[in-house]
Amino acid sequence: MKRRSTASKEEILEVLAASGNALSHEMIQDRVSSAMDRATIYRVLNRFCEDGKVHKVVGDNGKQYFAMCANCDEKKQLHSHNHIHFRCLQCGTVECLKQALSVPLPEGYVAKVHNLVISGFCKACS
Amino acid sequence: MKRRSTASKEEILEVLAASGNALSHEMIQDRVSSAMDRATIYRVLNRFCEDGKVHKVVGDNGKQYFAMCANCDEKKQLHSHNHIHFRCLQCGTVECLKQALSVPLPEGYVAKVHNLVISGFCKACS
DNA sequence: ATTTTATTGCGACAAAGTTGCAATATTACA
DNA sequence: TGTAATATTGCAACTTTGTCGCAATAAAAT
Repeated sequence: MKRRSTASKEEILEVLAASGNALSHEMIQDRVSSAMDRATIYRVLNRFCEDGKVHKVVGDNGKQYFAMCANCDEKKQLHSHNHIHFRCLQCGTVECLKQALSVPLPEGYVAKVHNLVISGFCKACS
Repeated sequence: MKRRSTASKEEILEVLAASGNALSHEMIQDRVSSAMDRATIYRVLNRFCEDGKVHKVVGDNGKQYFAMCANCDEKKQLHSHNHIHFRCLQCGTVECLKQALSVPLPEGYVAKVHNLVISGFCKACS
């Protein structure tokens, strides 16, 4: 499946780049100029994930957030980005923290996806 | 609101204790003898969380898991249990790993909830 | 210009979790 | 022991999040 360049794709990518944070589907929809279908946004984002352009985190609120963070090695965004995320309970912002985390798993365990989220109050809201 | 002791409550608690792992609503429903309503299970579990008897983790699949783990200081189960969880992509088991994790947050950040989940293949499935 | 096929929008759908309300059961108290 | 107060349950309805099928559209290749 070759990828095609479309307006939707580029706009979503711009929004993610401009934000610098991890954004939910809803946040993206709000920041996009044109009306864009929910399904389309999810499909674009999932394609980005497959291509390693973006990574996904699931918050303790059960929602998916997508980020194109500078800290990530581009080729590692897909699965093994093991840095910590912070979600502010007040303003809703989800940011990628600089610190990575290497967890020594017990013998015989194989890690595929890291989903590390700490929720609380960010600098601006605390 | 005083709590009352009911059959549902006790049975759910037994299931959690017997398992030792973090269980989803569905897993609990399967292991409970009597037919129990979904809403009831969630309400019981949420009450346990409030009372600090149980803690909750949200997986990268967006589902909630509830655990009564031995490693936890009982009074800390509510919010600050900061240990890591492992979810097996094959068998679906979610376990509380022994290791806790103290993350030094940036200046001005306040942590309230730790939701740390690593997914992959457990010892039995890898 | 035409064909191929990736992408979009719409609608429908599934799953997870929550809530309101009436019925039930537990606890307290007379 | 009987009765009142109220916590808990079941049912149904509902919300939210995310996915999927299908027809229409648009990008790329020829």
